[in-house]
Amino acid sequence: MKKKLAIKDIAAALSVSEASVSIVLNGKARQNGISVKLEDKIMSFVKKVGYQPNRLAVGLRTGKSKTIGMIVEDISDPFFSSIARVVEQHIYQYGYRLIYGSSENSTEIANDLMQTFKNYQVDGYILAPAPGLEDGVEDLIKAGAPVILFDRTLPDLPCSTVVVDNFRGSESATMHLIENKFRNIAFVTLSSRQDQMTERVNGYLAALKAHDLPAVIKDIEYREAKEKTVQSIKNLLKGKHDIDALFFSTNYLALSGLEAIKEMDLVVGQDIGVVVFDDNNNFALFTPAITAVAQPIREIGLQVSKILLDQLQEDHMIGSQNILLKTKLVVRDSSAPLRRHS
Amino acid sequence: MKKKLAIKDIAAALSVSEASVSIVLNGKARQNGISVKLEDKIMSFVKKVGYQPNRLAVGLRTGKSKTIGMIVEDISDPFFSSIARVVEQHIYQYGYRLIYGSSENSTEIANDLMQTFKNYQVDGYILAPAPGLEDGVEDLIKAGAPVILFDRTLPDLPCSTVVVDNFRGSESATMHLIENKFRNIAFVTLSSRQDQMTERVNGYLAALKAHDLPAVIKDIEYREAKEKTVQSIKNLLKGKHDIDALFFSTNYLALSGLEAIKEMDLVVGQDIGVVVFDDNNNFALFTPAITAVAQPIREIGLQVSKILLDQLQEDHMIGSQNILLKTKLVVRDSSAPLRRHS
DNA sequence: CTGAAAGCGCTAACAT
DNA sequence: ATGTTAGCGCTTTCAG
Repeated sequence: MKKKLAIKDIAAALSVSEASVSIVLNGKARQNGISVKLEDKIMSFVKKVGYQPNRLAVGLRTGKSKTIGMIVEDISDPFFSSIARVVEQHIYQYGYRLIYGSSENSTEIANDLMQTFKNYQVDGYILAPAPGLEDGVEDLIKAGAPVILFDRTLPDLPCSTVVVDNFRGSESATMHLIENKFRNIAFVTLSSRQDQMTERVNGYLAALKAHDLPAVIKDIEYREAKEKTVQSIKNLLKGKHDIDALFFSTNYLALSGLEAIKEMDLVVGQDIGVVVFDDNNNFALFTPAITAVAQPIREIGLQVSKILLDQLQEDHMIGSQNILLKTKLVVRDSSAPLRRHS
Repeated sequence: MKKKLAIKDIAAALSVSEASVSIVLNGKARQNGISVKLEDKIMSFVKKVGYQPNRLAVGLRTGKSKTIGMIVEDISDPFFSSIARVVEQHIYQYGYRLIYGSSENSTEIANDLMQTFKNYQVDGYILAPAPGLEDGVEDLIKAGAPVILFDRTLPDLPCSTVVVDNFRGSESATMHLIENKFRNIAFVTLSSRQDQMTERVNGYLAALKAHDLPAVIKDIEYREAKEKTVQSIKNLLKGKHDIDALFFSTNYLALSGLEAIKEMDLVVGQDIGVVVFDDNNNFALFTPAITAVAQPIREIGLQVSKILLDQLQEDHMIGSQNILLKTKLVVRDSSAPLRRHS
């Protein structure tokens, strides 16, 4: 077993003090008046033997772990994993690593994760906050920790946020359906209303109201079995509302919805229109291709990283930034005016 | 700013020694002869003030960071993020946290990640190894670190692995196409042949050979622009081979292929058959639904976690385990015998 | 310009 | 049954 070498080993090997090695390693040779000669000697030796400092010891000593904690709802959801990917790439160059957890939208798991991150002395937090995380986040902010909320916010907290304009995104998608002559548009969403979902509902309602059209909102339990969701949507479709279009508030809800439509032998584009909030790599390949409200994933990840890095650099608290990003309605075939079979 | 309390604070508050607190905290009261009374006193106080040990200090002292390092190819790929999710959930209950990185299949990034993990003193490694990681992994194994390879292996290393039977999965999918009367089946794969891809190619070739059918292999550059891939596949289809079925070796290659097919106004099921290695949530909803070789994602994650946890418990090296999991051919409409337009 | 020494928060061997 | 102490590997005064 290769023994791991420590600063004292390299100091001993070169007959210099540990302190000099540490100073050189941290690029503070200049300000501490270390000779260029010694610096070179140390650096080349370090490189030769491939020494790397123990991050745990550095962290313990400096109080900086160079680690960022990220809480997503579910890392296997492409929306979150894609953002995680962008953040990872971006902060990596600055020497930060990502440690993450999936909250499943549970207050308990999320708080537990927060506690864990604290114990790991993470330097910053990137959170898609589960409900009930207000207190935890408030404590962090009071403690001066960099915290960025994304995807959804927590009301009344002086905290940086990066979110999309859910209201307008939803409103414009609904208007688009209305323009294409849909008149009975149902909105399929989650029963647990977090703020991003509330905004999506409100956008939908606003558009309908402006045109004096009836609203039908179908609430689905978070994480209920897929078959159950499919059944609920079938019931909705069979119901008295004579629905001609379905607007899904999330990507995975749409997957269940499309299945329900298929099982009922309805045809998207002929019998019913479909729009989905949150785009997906595959939607362009569906038949018909699915119209979606696309979120600027890359931009979200970039902004989150940028603000975090900013806050990490600042010694004194800087005002929090609140970024609102535009969504983009990607019109495909599923929302075209119906061509009904005779 | 709430000051973080340390063991000495709670020892002082209770007028006991730090050692007693530490012992109790680690559940070693019994074996160290601490009175139940003192134990209760300490525990209830700790709970009351919400004390949690600093993981960095614990890690430095014990040499165990309670952190697992995971390298995937790309965390935004659902295959990898789904496995990460399963692993995360499973090891979480045992007090381990996951820290991960995406290698993009680059030797350099992967090695860098490995180095980082080492510096963080991770207790174990879960790797979908990029090419060129042999030496790094060998060093780890020599050092006695728990290492599990998944999705692909590294030849000749005495290391635990969890992979699927790529050969048989590929072979049976090809046979299925042959049974359905396809005669000119092209295999679209990546030019960089890692072992899992080699096996998939071989399975395809074996099936064709058994039926004396011609093979056509189309290599695509890893991570080339999607448009370029689409164009390559269009060229393949326009070529002289008179191809009647496409077998894609990965999920995302299929997405490009389907786009190519669409752009050429060909119809899957009428003009061409399609099968994909690695299933996808959405394939059932495509029109026609796409036949795929499904990998047991959950099982992969579970096995990886189980073996890792095993190795983490063992003090002395235990023999490495090599798990080969079966794939499952999910037959849908895209591979049905062609019903050609007249 | 360089080295000695303290200490981050914790655990474990050793005393009492 | 409980307390004392050394030290994990590093950084950072401060004295030479």
